[in-house]
Amino acid sequence: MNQVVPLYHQLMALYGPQGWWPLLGHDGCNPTKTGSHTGYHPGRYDFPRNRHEQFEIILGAVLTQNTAWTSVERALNNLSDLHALTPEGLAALEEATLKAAIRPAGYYNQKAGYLLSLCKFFQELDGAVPHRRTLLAQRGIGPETADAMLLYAYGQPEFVVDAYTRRIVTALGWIDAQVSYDAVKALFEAPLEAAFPNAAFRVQVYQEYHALLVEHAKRFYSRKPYGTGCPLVEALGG
DNA sequence: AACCAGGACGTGA
DNA sequence: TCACGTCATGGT
Repeated sequence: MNQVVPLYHQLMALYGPQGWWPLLGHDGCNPTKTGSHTGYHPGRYDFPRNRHEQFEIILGAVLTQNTAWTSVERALNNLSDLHALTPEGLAALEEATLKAAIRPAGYYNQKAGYLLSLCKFFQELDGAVPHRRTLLAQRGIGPETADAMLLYAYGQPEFVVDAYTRRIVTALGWIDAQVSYDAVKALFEAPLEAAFPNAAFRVQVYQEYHALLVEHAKRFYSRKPYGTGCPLVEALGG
């Protein structure tokens, strides 16, 4: 038994519920969350509430790859102005228009192609929950993006591992830096499955846990040397 | 002026 | 399998 569950409770005590995945401003969200943007909905787990919000999460998951969320919000707002937050609307855009809209999110040549192919993919799903392997077969969807889509757009119990997660557990001495994505994921999922056998509740825990790790990492793991001032290294470090 | 941001992909060994 | 270069804008 490792310290995965205690770390979750520590982070929750520090920061409280985060309310991921953020969506563009709409009723029911809380734009007042400290240090973040609009579209958070802390303490609520009924998102996405429709296919439109589901697709917005899928778009954001690709746009945020190695990109700050502030930049992603600009891109999403541009797409919203173009009525392109639906598969039909996005696919109808001229290529140059699409690239210009998502340009603030970086890698716009690559991501434009990814988003267009995702429109067709999402339409063919027709509301079905995709398998993880199916997502991984799509261009532009790697392990983290697949898990983010499954966890936040489809409510599936898939733990999301990102660069922040790696930095934190590395600083805590739980792994060394070269451990594979799937191994880090399993490190979290094994104890969480045991502690939270109810899958629906575990989804909420996974959603909060990843968001809490990001919130914590933004404070203590964004600049080298990573972990400077982190209160958890003393408390939980190996 | 570097470094970082809620990574993924193509390549070569 | 895996380390490495590439993709790109925007903030610190």
